[in-house]
Amino acid sequence: MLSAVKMEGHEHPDWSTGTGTGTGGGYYGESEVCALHSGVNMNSYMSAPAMTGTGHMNAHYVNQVGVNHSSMPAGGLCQSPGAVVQAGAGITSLGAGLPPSMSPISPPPYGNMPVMSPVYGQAACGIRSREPKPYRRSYTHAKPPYSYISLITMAIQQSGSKMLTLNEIYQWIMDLFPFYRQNQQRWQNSIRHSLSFNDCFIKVPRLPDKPGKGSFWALHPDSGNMFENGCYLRRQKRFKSGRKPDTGDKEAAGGKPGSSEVGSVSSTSDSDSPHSSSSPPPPPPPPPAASEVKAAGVELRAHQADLLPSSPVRMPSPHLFSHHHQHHHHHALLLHEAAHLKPDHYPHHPHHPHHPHHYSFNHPFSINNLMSEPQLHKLDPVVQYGGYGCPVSGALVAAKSGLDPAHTDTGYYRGVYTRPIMNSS
DNA sequence: ATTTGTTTATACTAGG
DNA sequence: CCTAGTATAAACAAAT
Repeated sequence: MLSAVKMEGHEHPDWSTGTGTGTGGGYYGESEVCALHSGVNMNSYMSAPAMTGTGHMNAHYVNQVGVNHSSMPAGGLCQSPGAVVQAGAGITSLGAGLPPSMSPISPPPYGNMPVMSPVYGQAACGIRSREPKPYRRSYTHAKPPYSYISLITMAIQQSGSKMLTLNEIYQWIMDLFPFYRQNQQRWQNSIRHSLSFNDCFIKVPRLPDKPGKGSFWALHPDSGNMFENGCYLRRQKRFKSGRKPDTGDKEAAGGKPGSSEVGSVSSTSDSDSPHSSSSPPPPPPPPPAASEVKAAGVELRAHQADLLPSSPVRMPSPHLFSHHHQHHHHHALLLHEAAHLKPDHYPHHPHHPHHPHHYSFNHPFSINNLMSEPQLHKLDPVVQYGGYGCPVSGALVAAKSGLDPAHTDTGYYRGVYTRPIMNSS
């Protein structure tokens, strides 16, 4: 049990692999320190029963994301302070399971903020508590229990526009998870790989107006709830566009050809794709494949404009609003459309044929929970967290109430683990 | 030159 | 054991 959390077991305990950017520095220890001073986040979810010796991520991870929000990406968090708070709150729908983790994350617009991670580097503390004190098990930088795919998905979903540039994805991750402030080259390469390799991510071209590097990345409309089942570490099935959605641009475009064959998972297509394939929805079909995407891209500009600036674009989570459109945003349509993803493919619980949202069950870590509503309004932050029996909640709450976006994070795992869901049986 | 994207290859883990 | 999903590394191409 428990192994759940770590999927990459092989990773070396120490990151310094040197590969890259060096960065090299110590890792864990430093962070801890930080945590210390921050004090707030000490919670951690404890879950790792078994924390593997190696303890990479499983351990309790406390994300102090915002730790130094002050210095943080100012842009993001600061800009919408309120947002931050709300985020947490937003989740209400689910019951709050909201893993604190994301709550804070609402920073939408990560534009390009300087990525400095002040605190981090400062390992100045020098204290490395190698010994976990009873109370403080803050492995601040413990690796979050989410797979890269999950992280990317979360990042995208939490953005107002539902699409982010590569760099924004990087930033989001780093802002939220201190762990990723290190060895950037390593994980960023993986992120890029994930984006390209997985059909669930589609590239949306940038408009001419907005120059910049790279395209925007969005979620394939039908990939939607890959993690709804609650498993962030590993999806049950990889989303395969199977090129159905659109004309298959993706592949055609040279995007990810090979991948398609991956497993020929029939699940998605045949059994699942409920609507996608068969339902000939309205005009803007979900499957925005490349071509669509492009179109979308075009439209995007609208969004882009909005988004970037952290405009009010607040769209509820995709699933949430899936059917009815919201009033605002005339712009982001395509994507949302895309968004109207439905959750069904993966898991075996095909019930809810039509109800898009809601998986039959919601897992605390379910992405839904995590980001149910990114930036909506509402702030009742504090509240709900305790849901899952997280010991931590108190802290969180406090934090949140205090408005520290930064600290709100608390640990992700509170006992819950990621993949259990299905295996449980 | 650096960043962004693709692709290939390898290793490891979870599950069947 | 085999398959699938993921993590990483690396070589390269393409775009800025």
